[in-house]
Amino acid sequence: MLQEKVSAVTDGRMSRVQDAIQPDLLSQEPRPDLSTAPTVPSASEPNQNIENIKVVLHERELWKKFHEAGTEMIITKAGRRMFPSYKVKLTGMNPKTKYILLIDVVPADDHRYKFCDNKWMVAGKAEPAMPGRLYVHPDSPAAGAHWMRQLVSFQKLKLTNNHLDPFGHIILNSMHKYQPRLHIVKADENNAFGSKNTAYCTHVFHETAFISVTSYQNHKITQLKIENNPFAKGFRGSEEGDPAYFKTTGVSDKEYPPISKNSVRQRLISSHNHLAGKLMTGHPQVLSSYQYEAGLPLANSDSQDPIPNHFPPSRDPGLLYHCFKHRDNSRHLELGCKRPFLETPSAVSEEHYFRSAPSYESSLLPRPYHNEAFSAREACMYGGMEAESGSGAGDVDDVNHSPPMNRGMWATMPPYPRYTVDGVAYQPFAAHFANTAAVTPVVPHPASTMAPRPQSDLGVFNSAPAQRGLPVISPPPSASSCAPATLAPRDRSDHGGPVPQEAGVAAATSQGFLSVSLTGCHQGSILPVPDGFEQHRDTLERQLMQTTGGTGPVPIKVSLTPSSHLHHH
DNA sequence: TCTGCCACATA
DNA sequence: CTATGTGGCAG
Repeated sequence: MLQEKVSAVTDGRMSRVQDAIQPDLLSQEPRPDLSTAPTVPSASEPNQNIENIKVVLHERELWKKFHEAGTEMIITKAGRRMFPSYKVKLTGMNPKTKYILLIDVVPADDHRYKFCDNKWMVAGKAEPAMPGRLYVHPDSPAAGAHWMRQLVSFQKLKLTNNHLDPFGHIILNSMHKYQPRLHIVKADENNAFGSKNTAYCTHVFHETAFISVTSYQNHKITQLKIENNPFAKGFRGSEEGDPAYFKTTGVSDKEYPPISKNSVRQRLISSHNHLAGKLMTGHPQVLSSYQYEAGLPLANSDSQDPIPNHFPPSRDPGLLYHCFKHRDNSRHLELGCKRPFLETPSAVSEEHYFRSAPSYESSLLPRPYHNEAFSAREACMYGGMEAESGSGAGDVDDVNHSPPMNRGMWATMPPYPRYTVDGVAYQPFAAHFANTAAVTPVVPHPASTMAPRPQSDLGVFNSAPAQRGLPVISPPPSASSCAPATLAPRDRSDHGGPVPQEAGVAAATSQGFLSVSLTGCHQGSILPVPDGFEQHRDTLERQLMQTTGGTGPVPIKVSLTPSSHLHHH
């Protein structure tokens, strides 16, 4: 039953300030040094608990530039990658322990936005949260040594606005603000799920928050993308600094107004990141498993700069770290793995894919979408076999650790409340391929599935005042917090599910836990986690069974390299 | 608002 | 070469 929890974890560990900001962020070339060893002598250190893992956001400077302007990420029906890409450098892991790394993208608040007058404004209440999906890094599970060896890239993660997306991409609503989160789940064989020490940590970099759009709203963001994303080179002006005219493709050949020039310039100017590093205010705290912290509004001072959009530099972005140790309560399913993939009628998938704005309810139902028709390409998504290459960038990665907290995100926006995400359930998504890990939600709290404000029960971790009265606990300033895995009191108390078997992992999400059972290995993919697990449990189990297919452990990943991006070719 | 197509880019 | 990631623009 329970064991101790890691409670309090948060000490300052990640709270250090980091500020070293280099003026030139643009520099992006890959460099070799990424793989440098972790700081110090820690090698010998006994503390290799999950809560001691340090996560540094790669290209934080670039993220900050976007953040200051109000990051926007395009979402399309087919799925669009994020830019900047989410890449991190890890240290402090036990080299021999296996971990699963995954990302989820949760609502940052419960507003709907509109871009008016060159600014983002709140335009109503958010749509019900979409069922959440998880993107599991293709190399998962892998030993700590593997993850620490080089940058870990999540660049293949794709965002979609298709509520019925059959590919396993992360589904989002347009014009809403989101916060990506990284979860590190211990997957050692010895920590099988039901065993006692399964633990996970959640890290949140505020500067990675963004507003989803179907087409860019803020011109400044467009320019930043063009200037920094290698795939958008075709839109860059011919020369560097000068004529910032952009090529136009296709049909009309027009040139762009000088405005772009200004933007560019400004961008350069923005070097004013001030670091004031300071703040570390926060100590991470422990939360119940459901809490989540979202970004807050910063002071809004609005800036008045030549460019309207310019946002006051936010303070440092913080990193939120959340960790749990979890023990038995989780339930877990066994997978029987046998088939390589599910056989859902393809028709279903197509239907989903093509249908337009579906209600997402259907997605709540655990239903395997897979159809064999998926091409290898999709397979890769799940399978994650491809190596990722680094796109962009590159600069060296940041070296420092823990970011201080920050809360401000887009100043121009109205304050955000810290929104609890609990209501969002993870959408069960059957992976098409067996090799993916199966995720089982483990404790789900009866969260409402979509509830806009579900927080009812959980405490929220937030930092800012909650707007709506969300229960908030304190907001940790930055970075990280850990929580005991044990579930919060209210969590589901009863779950006791089956026990795990192989490597089980639990990841916490806003809603609750996810238990990931990996049989063998799985490759990157997006896994759904259901929300009211209890309610859907049977279905999920079935789904998982199918998903993992049966035959046992899946072959190990084919290509690994999470970091292929590191190497420069 | 969103989608499909385009030229141009990476890999 | 192929496959695929970009933003612009027309619709």
